[in-house]
Amino acid sequence: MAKKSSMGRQKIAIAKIPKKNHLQVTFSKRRSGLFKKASELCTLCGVEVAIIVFSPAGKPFSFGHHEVDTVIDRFLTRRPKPAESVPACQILEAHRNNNIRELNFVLAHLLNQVEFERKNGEELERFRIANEKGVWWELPIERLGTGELEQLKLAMEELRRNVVEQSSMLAGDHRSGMELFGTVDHVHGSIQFQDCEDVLETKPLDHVNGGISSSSAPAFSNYLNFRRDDGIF
Amino acid sequence: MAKKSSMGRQKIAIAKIPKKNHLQVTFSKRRSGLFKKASELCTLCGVEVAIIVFSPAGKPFSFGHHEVDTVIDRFLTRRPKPAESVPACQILEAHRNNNIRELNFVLAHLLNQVEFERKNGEELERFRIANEKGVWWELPIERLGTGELEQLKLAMEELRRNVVEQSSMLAGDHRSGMELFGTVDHVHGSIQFQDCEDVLETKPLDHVNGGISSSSAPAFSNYLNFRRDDGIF
DNA sequence: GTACCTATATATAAAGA
DNA sequence: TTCTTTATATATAGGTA
Repeated sequence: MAKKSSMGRQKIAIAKIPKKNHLQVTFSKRRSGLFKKASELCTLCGVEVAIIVFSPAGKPFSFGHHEVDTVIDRFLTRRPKPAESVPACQILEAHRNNNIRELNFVLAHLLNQVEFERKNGEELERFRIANEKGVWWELPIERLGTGELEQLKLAMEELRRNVVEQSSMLAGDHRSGMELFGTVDHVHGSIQFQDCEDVLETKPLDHVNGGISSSSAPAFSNYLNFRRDDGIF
Repeated sequence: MAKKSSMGRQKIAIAKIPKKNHLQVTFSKRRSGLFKKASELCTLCGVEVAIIVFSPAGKPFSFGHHEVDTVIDRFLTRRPKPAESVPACQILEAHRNNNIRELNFVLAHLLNQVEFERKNGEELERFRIANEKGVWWELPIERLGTGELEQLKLAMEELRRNVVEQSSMLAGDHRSGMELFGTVDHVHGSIQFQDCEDVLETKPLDHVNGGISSSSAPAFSNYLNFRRDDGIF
C-alpha cells in the first residue's frame, strides 16, 4: 500500500522544544494562532485585549484592539487620514526598534507586577491580617483610598510634566509620546487634563518607528534595574 | 433512525454575538482557551507572554509568566515562603478589586499606545519625512537619544520618589507597590537603584487584594482623561 | 522568517445539569 | 457562572517549497 503523504499532526508534550529551528517554527505558528484567537475574542465578545509576546530571539510582538471609546480613537478621529490607516481590530506585529522593545520590556514587567499582586491575594490575605498593625508598605496598593490615589495622580502629572518640559528643551528631533495624558499649563505649573485639542490642531498623530538607536536601549533598561543577562530580553 | 444526541460544534461567524448569555459563555470558554494557548507558548518556546482581557462586564483578566531572570523573581527569592506561592508559569485570573481594575485599564491603554506607534510606522514614514523640519513632538518616541532617555529616567525616578514619599506620610494603612523600582535616599534627595536589600529585610513581599474601594476607582480613571461612558470599561 | 500541504490533535458550539 | 456531553470546526506538527 502507498505510504501516507503526511504524518499528520503529531502529539507533542508541553515542554520546552529542544531543537532550535523547530522551536522557532512552532513559535511563529502559535504566536499567530494566539493572536488570531485574541482577534476572534475581540470581535465575538466586543472586548478589549492586549498581548505582548517576546520571541525566543527577544523580539517583541504585540496584539491590541482599539475600542471605539478609547483615548486613542479620539486621537484617530483627528488624524488627516483616519479611515484606512487604523481598522477597528487588527493584529499588529512589529519589531523594528530597540526603544520600543525597551518600552515593551517595561510594560511586560508592569503587567507581571499587577498580576503578581493578584495571584497571591487570597493565599496571603491571612498573612496580611496577621500584620495589620505593620508598616504601611506591607499593605497592597489596592488599599489606597481616594486621597492616596490623588497623590498618585499628582505624581503621574509630575512625571508627565517633567518628560514633556525636559523634552521640549532638547533639539527639535524627538517627541515624548506623552501627549495622551493631557497638556501642560506652564503658567500655573499644573497639568490640565483637557481634550488635547490645542495640541492636536497643530500636529498630526502620524509618526513612525524610524530612527534606531540600539546603543541607548540597553542603557535605559539598566536605569530601571532590570537584569538582562540572557538573550531573552 | 435515532436523532443525534448533539448538534456538535456549529460554525459561527466571527461577529459580535447578539445573545448576551451566549456571549458570556463564549467569552469564558475562549478566554480560558486563549490563556491555555499562551501558557503552552510559554512552556514550549520558553518565552515571556503578558495578556490583559476585559470581560464584557468590564472585569479584567490577566495572564502572565514569570521568567527566572526577572525583577520579580529576584524579589521572590527573598520572600519568607517563596517555593509554594509562585510557580514558574501559571494562569492568573482575578477581578476582585477596582483599583487593580484601574491599573489594568491604564496598562491596557499603554499597551495600545505602544502598539499604535508600531502599526502606523511604515505607512506613515513618508509623512514623517515630509515633515522632518516640523516641531519636535511630531517625531516618535523612538527617536529619543541617550540624553532624552536620561531625562525620562530622571522623570521616572521623580515619579517613584513622589509616590513613595507622599504615601509614607499618610496613615499606616496602605502601600505604594513601587518598591520594585528601588529605594529612596531621603537625605540626599535622590533615588538609589540598589537591590532593595534594606527594604526587603524588614518586610515581606506578601500582600493581597483585600480591601475594595470601588468609589475611588472611577475617579482615578477620570484623572487620566479616559472616557467611561459605556459599561465595557 | 512565511506559505502551503495533509492528517490528526485540540478547541469549542450547543444543550442540559 | 461552571461542569458535563457530543459532534464538529479549527489549529497545528511535520513536511516541502
